[in-house]
Amino acid sequence: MPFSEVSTRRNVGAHLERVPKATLRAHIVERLRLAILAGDIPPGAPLVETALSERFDVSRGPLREALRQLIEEGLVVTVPYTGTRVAELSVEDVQEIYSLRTVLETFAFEQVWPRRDDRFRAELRRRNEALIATIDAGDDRASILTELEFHGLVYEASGHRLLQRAWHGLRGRLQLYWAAHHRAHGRRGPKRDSHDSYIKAAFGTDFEAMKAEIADHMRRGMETTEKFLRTRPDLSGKPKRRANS
Amino acid sequence: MPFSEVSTRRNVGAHLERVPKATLRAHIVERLRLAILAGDIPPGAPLVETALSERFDVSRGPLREALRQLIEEGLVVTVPYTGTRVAELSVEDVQEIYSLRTVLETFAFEQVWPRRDDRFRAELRRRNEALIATIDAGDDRASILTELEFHGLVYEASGHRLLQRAWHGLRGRLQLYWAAHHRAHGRRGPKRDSHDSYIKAAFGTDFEAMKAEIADHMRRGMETTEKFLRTRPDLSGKPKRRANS
DNA sequence: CCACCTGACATTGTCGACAATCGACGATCA
DNA sequence: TGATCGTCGATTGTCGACAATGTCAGGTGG
Repeated sequence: MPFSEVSTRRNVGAHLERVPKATLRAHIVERLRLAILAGDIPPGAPLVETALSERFDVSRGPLREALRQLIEEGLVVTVPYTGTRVAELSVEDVQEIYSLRTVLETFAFEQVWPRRDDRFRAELRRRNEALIATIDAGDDRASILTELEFHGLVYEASGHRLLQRAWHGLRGRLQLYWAAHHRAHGRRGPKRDSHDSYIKAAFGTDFEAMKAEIADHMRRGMETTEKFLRTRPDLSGKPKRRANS
Repeated sequence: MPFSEVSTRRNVGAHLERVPKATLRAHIVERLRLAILAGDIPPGAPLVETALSERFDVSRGPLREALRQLIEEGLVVTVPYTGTRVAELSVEDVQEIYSLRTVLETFAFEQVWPRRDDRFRAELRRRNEALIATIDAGDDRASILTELEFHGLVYEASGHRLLQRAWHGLRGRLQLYWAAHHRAHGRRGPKRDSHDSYIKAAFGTDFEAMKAEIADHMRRGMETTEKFLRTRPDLSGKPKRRANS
């Protein structure tokens, strides 16, 4: 049994950087996810396997597996024997994203807070400056990504892998939404000073103030979101069919 | 384009119950997940595609897609071109599960609490009685499932789909752990009175008390878990290779 | 004009075979 | 003896063809 229960082999090449050969599937997942999150393939658009397999120049096998993964990430929905589409977010979905995100981000801060981690704080400042630079450059799409990277730092610093995993799920859905927002409204990235009080609280000593700041930040995001989605009744309240097991 | 953007078709059979034909993939996912969660295939055991496809009498195509889904659920890990195994939980993993679960379950209660939902409370009592009945019957394996169903009620009642999704992810990993626990230690299901104070708090009016009760419940679970896992150093601290994208 | 039936077609689901890669064992040489 | 290299088998990755299913358009009868 070559794929033995416990490997006894000497790890001869361990000092070398392990560069596992990339699989087509992994490549497709990245490219397809990017295309969806960038808005190249908008929410609700059909994802026909044969068309995609031709577009990415692979057979349907790896492509289907890539789709499975994106389904699990919530970026794609499918109905057996019928079709696959880019997921659409309803108002309720976005409300859920922000409410859950409030809880998770508060928890993440709770993990980082007692450590008084200076490297974390420095990096937080650095990312905020990077965000401001991107906003000043006028690149809305990049601003959204930089904004999410800013918030992502807290989850990274928490060292909580399951929490990071949950954040990634939320982040993907948020990108999906912001991409649609951007396409519909044009320039509407985050504001230049939107994190000033957030940062201030993060450097303070009052954890309750930090909690309030997170909640407020989320509330603002949710309000913007709802205002946008209510102008598009086609995206709200639709009971989307989720058929994967 | 038959798979049109917006269907204009009259929904002729809408009054009939839609029973979409089950796919093999969905069937395999269920069976394989059950086999893993029940402990029939223990953590760390190799999942060879050809062997499984023969066992379940399907080709490797649907089987691989099923595996992808279980990978995304965190029940299975894989290394490209090398092999697939049932996931193993380290002490750190279990700590993360319980800490995150504390946060999520508190949040879930926060959603249900203001509603003073009598149906919810009645169902909570009912499930607790079901749990006690299962414990009295001496069926440890069923007790674990019933215990998880008891806690699952809060997530269901919250009406928060994203939260329920997160709970399912945690629940799967918990089942994975408890199955291993059961296999190693035998009879060790939940105690008969383990939810008495939990229920009491849920019927009270003091939300802080409820929060404390949840935290305490999780703390007890985590302690039991750690005690068990520390007797099995083979399961702890191992940096498991997670290779999916 | 509306409800229903029927057939064709688009799309996804499944299969079997072949290719690529990895890990283990044994041969070889210092 | 010990390390290095080549070879081989096991396993996963990929492909193309065929089958199953759902949807839509048109026709038919009331």
